[in-house]
Amino acid sequence: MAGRGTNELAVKQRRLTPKGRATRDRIVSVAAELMHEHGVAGTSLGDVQKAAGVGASQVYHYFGDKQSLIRAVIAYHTEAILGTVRPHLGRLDSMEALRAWRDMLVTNLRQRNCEGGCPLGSLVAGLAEDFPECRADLAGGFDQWEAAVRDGLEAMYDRGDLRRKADPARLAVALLAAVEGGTLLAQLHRDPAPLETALDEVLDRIEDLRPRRAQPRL
Amino acid sequence: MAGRGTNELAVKQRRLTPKGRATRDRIVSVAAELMHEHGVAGTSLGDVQKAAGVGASQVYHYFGDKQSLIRAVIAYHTEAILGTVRPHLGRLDSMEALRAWRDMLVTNLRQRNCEGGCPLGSLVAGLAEDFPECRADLAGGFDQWEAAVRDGLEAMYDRGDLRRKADPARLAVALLAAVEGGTLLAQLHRDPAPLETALDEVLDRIEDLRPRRAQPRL
DNA sequence: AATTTTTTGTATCAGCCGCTACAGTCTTGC
DNA sequence: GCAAGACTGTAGCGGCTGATACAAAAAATT
Repeated sequence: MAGRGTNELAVKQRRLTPKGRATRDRIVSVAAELMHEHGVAGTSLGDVQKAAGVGASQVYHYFGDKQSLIRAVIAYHTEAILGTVRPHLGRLDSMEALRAWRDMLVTNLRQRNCEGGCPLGSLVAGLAEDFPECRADLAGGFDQWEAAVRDGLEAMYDRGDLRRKADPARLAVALLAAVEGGTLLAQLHRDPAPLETALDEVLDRIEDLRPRRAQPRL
Repeated sequence: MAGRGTNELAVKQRRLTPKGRATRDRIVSVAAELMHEHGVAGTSLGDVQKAAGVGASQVYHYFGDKQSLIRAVIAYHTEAILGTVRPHLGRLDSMEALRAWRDMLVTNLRQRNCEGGCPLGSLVAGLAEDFPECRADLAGGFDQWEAAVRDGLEAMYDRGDLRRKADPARLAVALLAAVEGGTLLAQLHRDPAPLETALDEVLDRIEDLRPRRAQPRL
């Protein structure tokens, strides 16, 4: 075990200077945007190089190959989404917060003219079958996303805002599926309406799962 | 207008011999399978040629370019899905039929080890932004799918199986989104459970929208 | 100031891709 | 049977892609 000193993760820099980190970050964010707009397969490293204003050697200096860059992009988008699902104040632990979250998702999509779809979801089809490691990364990102949504629903459940028969874990999966499916249909039709409808129907179901009478004050 | 007689749809054959049609169909079905498994970008025309046992010239004889082949593949998958949504007997106009439809979707996905996702949905991300005509084709396919589902729900509504406040059109969109989102999550996790959950939650909502008392016999 | 390391630019390669040209074979219609 | 046209095989082209080699510039470490 102590012998293989030379091959420890080829591309791992011992240290990055501030300038180096800035360049690396710029490559990732530019690649993330391009891949969101044109898909992974539709984004060549040459495109990334031009858009980021770097040479070919930079990309291979900071990332060993295209797959490593893709994984960095997945991490970038995952971080962006998680930073979005936990808004500044609290979590998704009330109907108001859930409705506000819905509005934000719809607004975001509309601002993009429904192009690109979900930054994470639109990468799934192109990567899942031929890049197992990327699929695992994406699955991990969605797991965190789902957990964040589930936490809010469980908080509502524990607080008595949902009936006993409600299952926060299942509702979280249904919500996430509505986001992805609704976004896909919205991207197709260039119209946010399907996303609104899909989310509202699940949210209405959650609302119907509130206790029949307002829960008594403690 | 009468002068341009030569360029009328370059690849349109005056007639296809039985052999020619067989070859053409083989190319489409092979391409459909490959693109479902590896995505559009991950399927080269060379792959299609090898798998179908044809030369390069055949593909360009029956389809002018790759985009035309892709559009034929979209039509192929659309047909397959529509043939699935209207099962032999009736339509999706009862809870039993809806639950059976759900089971079929889950079974289909499981038989494929959750690989490839939805034959139509998995093409969206890779084509929507860079191939407008393909996006339109996909949108058309989804419209027909949605209409088939909506027809069933409207039949239930008209029959009095759903309360007045229920909206079949919105429920159809929510169902389709659950199919697509659930399939995407299932593909990611290599587990049909998310599809089951997403569909069941929407179906439970539909079931909750039945009249409070069983509707009176006519 | 010297030296090591990080960062960047340029030039280039081998391979695959979509696509075409062209010649040959088989089938159809008369 | 015999032209016309539908079908098929091979060979190859230009362009792009991911990836590499190599050396110079910039920065950090000593």
